[in-house]
Amino acid sequence: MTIPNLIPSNIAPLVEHFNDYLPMDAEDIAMLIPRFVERKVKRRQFILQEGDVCQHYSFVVSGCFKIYKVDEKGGEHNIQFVTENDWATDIGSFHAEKPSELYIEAIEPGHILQIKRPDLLFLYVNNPKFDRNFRVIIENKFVELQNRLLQSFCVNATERYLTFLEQYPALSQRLPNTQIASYLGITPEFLSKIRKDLVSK
Amino acid sequence: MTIPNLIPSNIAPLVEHFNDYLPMDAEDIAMLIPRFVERKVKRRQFILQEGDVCQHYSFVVSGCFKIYKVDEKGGEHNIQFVTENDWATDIGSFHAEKPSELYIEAIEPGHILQIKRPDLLFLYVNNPKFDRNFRVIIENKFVELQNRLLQSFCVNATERYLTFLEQYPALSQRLPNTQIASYLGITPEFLSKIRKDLVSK
DNA sequence: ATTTACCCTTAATCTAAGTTAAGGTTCTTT
DNA sequence: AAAGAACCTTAACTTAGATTAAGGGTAAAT
Repeated sequence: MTIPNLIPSNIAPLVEHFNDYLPMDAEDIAMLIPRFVERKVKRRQFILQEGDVCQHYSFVVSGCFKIYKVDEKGGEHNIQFVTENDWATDIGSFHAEKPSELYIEAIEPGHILQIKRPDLLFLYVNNPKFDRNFRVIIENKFVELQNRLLQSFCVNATERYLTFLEQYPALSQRLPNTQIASYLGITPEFLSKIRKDLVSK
Repeated sequence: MTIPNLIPSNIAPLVEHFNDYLPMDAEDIAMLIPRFVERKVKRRQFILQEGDVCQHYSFVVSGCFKIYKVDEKGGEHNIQFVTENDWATDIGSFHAEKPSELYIEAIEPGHILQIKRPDLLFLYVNNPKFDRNFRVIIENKFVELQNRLLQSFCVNATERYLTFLEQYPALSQRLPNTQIASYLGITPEFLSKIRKDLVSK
């Protein structure tokens, strides 16, 4: 661990995360520490609700969150799960400062670090490393999202489920099947059928 | 127009594009000019094929391109159309230098400006403005892609078509319905039915 | 000028996934 | 410890959209 021990322990995972992209020196770290706020989140607690402007980029230190949309008929559609060392936000709402169509909700109790828009803009303007880091972070998110779109277009529900198991083996243990079904774009009943058919080869 | 007239006219749209994000001075422009290569593209010509590593970020000066994936059964699925002043690339393949799963093909004859990976990395390392610009470009692309995913999850084919007409009125004139159907994730036959039903209220 | 290739539509049949309903099970909260 | 949620499964029925097939239209290449 290359991080000086003057860093509050609860910020360490975030500093390590940025370090994975571009080495952070003491000055960089000093710049980000006061701008992130720690927050504990209970199970089922929202960090974003439809109609609200998304005010934060939230870095997940622990816990598991779902980002989802509710359709006209009240059905929930998970677009992304966010766990340790990943970011939860509605980028569109955050940057355009427009009401979000999405919910971000804790599936498990957790622990996050949040930065507000003006503070993130401050980092962008005063330290180009943050432009770089977030460029790369968003490039990776873009690729993930594009693969998800390709899957949903090109393969059937059974193959989407198998890909999910392969890609996120830990999540498949951690989440109830109702949430996985919503992520795959199918009903829990149909997922149940797929699982049964898979077991009997 | 704030661009000095020493700029080759064929690069001007690109400089203007960057200017929309962050003002480019003479030095910035001098840095990018030698790194972009102009290329004419015929109808049906590929700028990326499945199995090849995506070597370029391609800025479209004129023309219309489709980015699509071919499924196991040979079906084509358009994931994005790219027209004037937009970028065509497979970000995942480009950055990981891995074979692409996608095709990028000209629907119309066109005219593009291409930059290779080492040249783009040079810009990133030597001028933080490019990290910023591409961060914002990719943020916008991410939002576009996320909206597409939400649409495909939450609404039926008729509403997806209406949204497409609203969002890209010019494209709906410019493209054959077969291409639009592929973008919407339906067959041309079903799009034809939707159009008929819409006309008869 | 005409063939070729692509494009649009209609309609009948087919299928993957949704819906509803019901019973049993396992977490969570009191 | 009990009650209440939430979760998982099975099964019968329904539906959105796919598939197939066929006819006619239009642009473009020889």
